[in-house]
Amino acid sequence: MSDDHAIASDLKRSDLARLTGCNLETIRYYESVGLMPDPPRTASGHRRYGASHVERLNFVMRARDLGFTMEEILGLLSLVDRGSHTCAEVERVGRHHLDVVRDKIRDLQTIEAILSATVERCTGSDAPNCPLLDVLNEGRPSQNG
Amino acid sequence: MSDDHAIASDLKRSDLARLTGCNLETIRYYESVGLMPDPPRTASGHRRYGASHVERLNFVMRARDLGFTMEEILGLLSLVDRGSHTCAEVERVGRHHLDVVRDKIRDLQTIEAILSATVERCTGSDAPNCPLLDVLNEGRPSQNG
DNA sequence: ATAGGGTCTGTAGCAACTACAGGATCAAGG
DNA sequence: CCTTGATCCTGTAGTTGCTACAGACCCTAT
Repeated sequence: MSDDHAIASDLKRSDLARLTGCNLETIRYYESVGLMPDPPRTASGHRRYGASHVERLNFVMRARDLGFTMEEILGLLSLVDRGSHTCAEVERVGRHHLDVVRDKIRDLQTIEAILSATVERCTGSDAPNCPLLDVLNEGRPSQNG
Repeated sequence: MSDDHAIASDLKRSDLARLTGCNLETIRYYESVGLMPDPPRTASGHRRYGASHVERLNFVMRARDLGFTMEEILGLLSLVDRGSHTCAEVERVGRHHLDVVRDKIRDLQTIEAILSATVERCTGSDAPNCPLLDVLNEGRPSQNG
């Protein structure tokens, strides 16, 4: 890889951003909420990062990609940081998140079904009559059904 | 229906909330962003709603249930309010939202696949070894794959 | 020395609400 | 008529997960 010479130490914030693909400002945000540790500073206060920061940020971003909330990521990290975590503990967090993801999928599939069935009945004409408006006007099922 | 006697006029904000199932504060919020019109007031400044507000709020909530953004709902309402909307215009909004919903489903299904495959390999034991941690540590595919 | 970049901080903005504080008003009972 | 408690009013802050900006500082190269 072309970045092999750029040893992951003594990195500026922009370097960390570039190496991980994370937004520059987001790094500072993650530090402010404890997802990333406060890095050492130069005499003038500039942040300096090392390989451990790259790894940690990659962990955070991968978890974020999988939809984990920051609270869950904090939980995972504190398990790992504790040094005595077990697979069972981590699995519990993962399974809970999986439940949340599946719930969201179900909700969206319900919406998708209603919406696709509705727009399929749309004529696409210049008439004001519209099945989608009918659905939106007909009142909510949970309310006055 | 048991609420037939409660004719939908001269309603207080709490009445509108109760009739629609909408949160009390959310009504005020919808007024502030233009999803709901500013209602008439009593001499002392208390809001008074009528049947048209009930209908409008039901429309908004049904659209919200279907995941439309406020901007999209504003768009739909302004089409309808204009009085000269066409099915084609409404359908366009609906189909665009349908695309968004389907994208979200796909994203979540990708997450679900990775996550379920991973936690299935979890042993649930007291060992620190964990497939989920491995996945989170292995770096992001889009980054250094 | 100076010009230009990069970095620092704090803060505001996004969606889409929700909740609370502190005051005004209303409706009912005595 | 007066009080009491519920409801209503307003403005504002909090939520999640960032992103962006302003204004000051610093660093590097020439």
